[in-house]
Amino acid sequence: MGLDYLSLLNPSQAAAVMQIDGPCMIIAGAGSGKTRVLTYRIANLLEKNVDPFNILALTFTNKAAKEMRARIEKVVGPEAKNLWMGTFHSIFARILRSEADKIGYPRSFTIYDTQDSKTLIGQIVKELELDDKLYKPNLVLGRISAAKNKLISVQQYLNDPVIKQDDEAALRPKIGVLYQQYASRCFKAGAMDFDDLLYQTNVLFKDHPDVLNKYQNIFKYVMVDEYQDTNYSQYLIARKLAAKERNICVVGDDAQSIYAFRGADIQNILNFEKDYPELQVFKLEQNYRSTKNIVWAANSVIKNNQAQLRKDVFSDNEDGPLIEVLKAASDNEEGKLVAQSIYEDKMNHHLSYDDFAILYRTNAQSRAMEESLRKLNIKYKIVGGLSFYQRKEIKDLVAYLRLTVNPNDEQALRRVINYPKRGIGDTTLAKLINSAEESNHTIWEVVSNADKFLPTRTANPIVDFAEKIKAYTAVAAKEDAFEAAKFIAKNSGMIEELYADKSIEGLSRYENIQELLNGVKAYTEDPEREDKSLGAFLQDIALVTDADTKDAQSEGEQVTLMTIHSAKGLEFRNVYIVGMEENLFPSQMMITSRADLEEERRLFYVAITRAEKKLTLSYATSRYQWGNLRSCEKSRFLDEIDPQYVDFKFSSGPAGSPMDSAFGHVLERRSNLIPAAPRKTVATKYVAPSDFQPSDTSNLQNGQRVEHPKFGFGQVTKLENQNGSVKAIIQFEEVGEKTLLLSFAKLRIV
DNA sequence: TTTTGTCCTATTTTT
DNA sequence: TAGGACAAAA
Repeated sequence: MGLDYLSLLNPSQAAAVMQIDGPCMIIAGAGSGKTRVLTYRIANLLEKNVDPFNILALTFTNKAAKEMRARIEKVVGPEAKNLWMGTFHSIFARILRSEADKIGYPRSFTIYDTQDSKTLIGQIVKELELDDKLYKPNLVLGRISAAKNKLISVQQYLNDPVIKQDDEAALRPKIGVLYQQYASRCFKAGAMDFDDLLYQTNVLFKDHPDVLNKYQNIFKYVMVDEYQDTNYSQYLIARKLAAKERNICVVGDDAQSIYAFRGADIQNILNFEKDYPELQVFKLEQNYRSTKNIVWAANSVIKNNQAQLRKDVFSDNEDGPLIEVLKAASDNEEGKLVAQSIYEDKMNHHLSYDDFAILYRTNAQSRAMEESLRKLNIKYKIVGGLSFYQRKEIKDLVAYLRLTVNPNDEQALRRVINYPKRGIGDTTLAKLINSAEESNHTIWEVVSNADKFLPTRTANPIVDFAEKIKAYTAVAAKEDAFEAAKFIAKNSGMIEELYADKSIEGLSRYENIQELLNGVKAYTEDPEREDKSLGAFLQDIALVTDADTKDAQSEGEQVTLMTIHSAKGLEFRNVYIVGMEENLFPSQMMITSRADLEEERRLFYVAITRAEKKLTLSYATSRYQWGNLRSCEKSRFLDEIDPQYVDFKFSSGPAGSPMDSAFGHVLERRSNLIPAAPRKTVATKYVAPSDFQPSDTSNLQNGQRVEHPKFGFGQVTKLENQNGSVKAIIQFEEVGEKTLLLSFAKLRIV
């Protein structure tokens, strides 16, 4: 053994690694080997005979956790598996699961994703007959989330005069009531949203000192990565856990705090010293990642911020090329220039497409980039966007699984109670909800006893549905997650339904379901997994995001496209930051206050420092925004970079070079070459003859030719008898295939 | 009850 | 532009 790895560290890194007892803060500049320090620090603890079960390391993303665990494993071996390592959300979800009964939640509580939360809020707004223009789910959820992150309870929210004033000033006095309703509905459904995972952990620790004590004894060493991004709720959890041993080590960079909008409080890092006067501080200032030019440029940008800890990031690497700025006439041109530049750079320097990343402020910007990359046959992958678990069919099946584990899960119930179709429409559902509220039962209680609340005719399908779910629950109690999921997918009729759809999308939906089942299988087959139940699986996937899943399926070399936020913690040889325009970056919504603008600037700083060798910035002078062309100004951030590090060769220098107009002209010419979008051809519309008389279709036969007053002539390809009503699938000559209900459709047999 | 078509609005970032 | 919400037709 021995500390041979000390030779791999610079003096300040080594000092941070050797520190063991007592509070410690590591201010780690971008690219300063933060992960390396954390890795060796934990390795060092293990070497000093600290039990891995006593170490808690909290990270911001699952990916970071996974990576760090892998790196530690390389140094210390399989013992690394026993570390408590994960995101705040996943670690405390796990703890809440085992302590759920103490705070009145079921052990298999559901984790509502953001969509569930928004839908629920929308429903409540409707039920309370509030103005849905005023009480937009996004906004309301934002308020509630902010409150929870500051540990403001419903009661406190309702009683706080300042909050009341704020909401009234915003003409939204009912937010408190919505918070109350929302919280109570979640609780009744046995559901927690993302914020609850932290909020309820705080509740648990506050109301149950014995539980807190237990975890204080387990987590003798607490480490928090990306500390600048923690919110008050997380801060308090960390502080409470470390209160006994005071062995807390936080790592962060105030210059990279980019999640204030989500409640992250930069004060947590700035005030850490007040909580722990005996604190030891280590500063990691040498950047190993980037060239001098990139580091200097980044420093010159961040200098414009007022609120920050003093720190001088420097690089001993080569100077490297200057930062290049591309100017384009439109967003499409911008895409073209970037794609060309990538192609040329790859060829000239024998690089792999994996070396390139395109970063943007908003997801919407990816479209133009994608198109251009496709035209040059450049493979790419998008990180973020719609994740696997957000796809319709996946959510449907997951809803069944959720309902199986927790029948009170209201959002899951609403999702699948009529999917596949079983004749339970909105009206019936509304009645169910009504009955539930009037009789003070949960919706599930009403559903499973539907015959007591509704006339038998409408109750029948509901009772059947409830029986199904009960059967699933029984299966899930006996079998592991895979067996249960397989059974449910088949028995619910989902597999059949999707298999019957032979369209391309239908096929991919079917495959997605298979993929999910494969995922469940992999989960249950993991030999190190202790809890293989469906409930455990569901709580696991609720916290998995796209950034975590996509990586595994990346095949071959490809350019990475993502938002700057998701790029945090990553690095690429060549980085393109696109859309450097006012109102886009910095975002329009962030330029009204100094604090917001500084956060945008930190975001820019993060983007710049992702680059190792070469950084290219681009902007367009016009851009399509919700359908129409807008002209844009270049971003103020471009002017904040010290010009000595920038090469404006494709653009006007500060003084305005002749290149500018020439280049602009060329682009304009090129744009003119793009043909105007073809006008939509108006289909020759069929007009029914004035003497149209529908025939009696009760004896309609397969293959018969019919006329429809709107769709024209067609041929019957299929007849389906579905509990009394006959559906006809007719191939029309002009409008294609239609499914018509014979009792409604006016058809003439010809 | 279900399907289709039209209108309307959203575009900041994510565990 | 695109997807979602809602009204109207089937």
